[in-house]
Amino acid sequence: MAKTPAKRAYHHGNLRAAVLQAAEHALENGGIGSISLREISRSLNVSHTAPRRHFATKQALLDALAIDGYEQLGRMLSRILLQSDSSFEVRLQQATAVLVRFALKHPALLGHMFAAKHQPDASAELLEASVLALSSGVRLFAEGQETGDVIAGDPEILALVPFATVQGLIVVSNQGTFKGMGLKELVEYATHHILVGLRPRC
Amino acid sequence: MAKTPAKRAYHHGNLRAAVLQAAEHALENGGIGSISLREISRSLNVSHTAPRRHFATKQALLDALAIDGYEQLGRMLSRILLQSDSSFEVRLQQATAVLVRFALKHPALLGHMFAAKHQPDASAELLEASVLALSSGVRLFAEGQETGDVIAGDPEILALVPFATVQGLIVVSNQGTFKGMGLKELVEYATHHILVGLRPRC
DNA sequence: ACCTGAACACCGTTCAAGT
DNA sequence: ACCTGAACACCGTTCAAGT
Repeated sequence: MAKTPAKRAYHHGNLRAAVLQAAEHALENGGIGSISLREISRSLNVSHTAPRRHFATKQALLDALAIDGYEQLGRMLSRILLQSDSSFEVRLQQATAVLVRFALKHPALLGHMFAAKHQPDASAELLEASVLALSSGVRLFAEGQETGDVIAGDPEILALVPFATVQGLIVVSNQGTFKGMGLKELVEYATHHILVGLRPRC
Repeated sequence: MAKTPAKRAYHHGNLRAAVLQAAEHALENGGIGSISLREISRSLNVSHTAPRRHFATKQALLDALAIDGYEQLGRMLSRILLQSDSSFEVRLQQATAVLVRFALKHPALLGHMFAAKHQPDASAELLEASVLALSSGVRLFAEGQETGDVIAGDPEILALVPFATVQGLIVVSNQGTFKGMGLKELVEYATHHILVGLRPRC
């Protein structure tokens, strides 16, 4: 017995992760206003100043939450895009499907991720995380240009068009539906029409 | 002299409008977390419970702020779209230009407008305001179908595609720029490629 | 190093009371 | 009707102190 490593803290093996998880739970259930350091500390049976060691301020916790989200999304996107050897269209649809799945699972977190990036005083770490998350999507478009599926132009900007549309549809749709269409159908519909616009003209 | 109408309140001609204006100022400068009923009241030389007559709760103030934004945006859109007798393309570009101008002028308010609509317990009044704001855009697409500029389909869904893209570009771009391109150029670029996709095929 | 508890200034909301 | 001031429970942040 006596396996407890000395590295582990007093109450938790990883207070940082526990706080982040509790914060996301609060974010998804009651909005960003319902995130309270004191309430999270209470739910973890820890003094209300304990999280201070990991997050110097509440803003630092909110930033870490957004960065965590970008890293999660980026991992999912690159896993799909780098492993698959399917056609450009199929891979683009797989990528948008990943985005949609993430949006349906963590709607409030996704909203917070973008809002956080828009703060005038957003940290460099946060901006870097957001760019990295979409880097595999940019690579997809660069490859699409080589295979003749995408018109010429800066792939970073071209990739922005369908990504922005998906993000916009998520934002515009109400709770994942609009006029009876599910978000998945909406995105497929929009992606199809945009694809036609990005394909070299006949 | 003695012009002061009896209708006017004790301190303000219109406390409601003054509170809304102060709230938007706080929203744009310090984020949604910086909106404080007590601080707003202080800045208006009014007791901290005075706004309660106009906004029963802080959430009511936040909702009113979003509704106000939708009404403002809707007025600007319909003014452009109903008066102009230009071609479909020109009117679509005018409409997106209005959106971009609004986004650059009130970035935090626009973000709040969409976030508010996404709350699980969003009020019916708020949802109604958001639909009404975009109704003239839907009409534009219906007319575009009559003139052969837009493919067949539900105009309400078709109109969503460019609107969502513009909204997404606003969200995705950092402080109105991306890789040196201004938001206006980005939107024109994306609108052009989407337009090609929404035009009946050759 | 990591955590605690008291203290400080602030907040939203409620309520009895004033004009 | 519209506004006030005191009271309540809560919050984020700071700080000296414990192990």
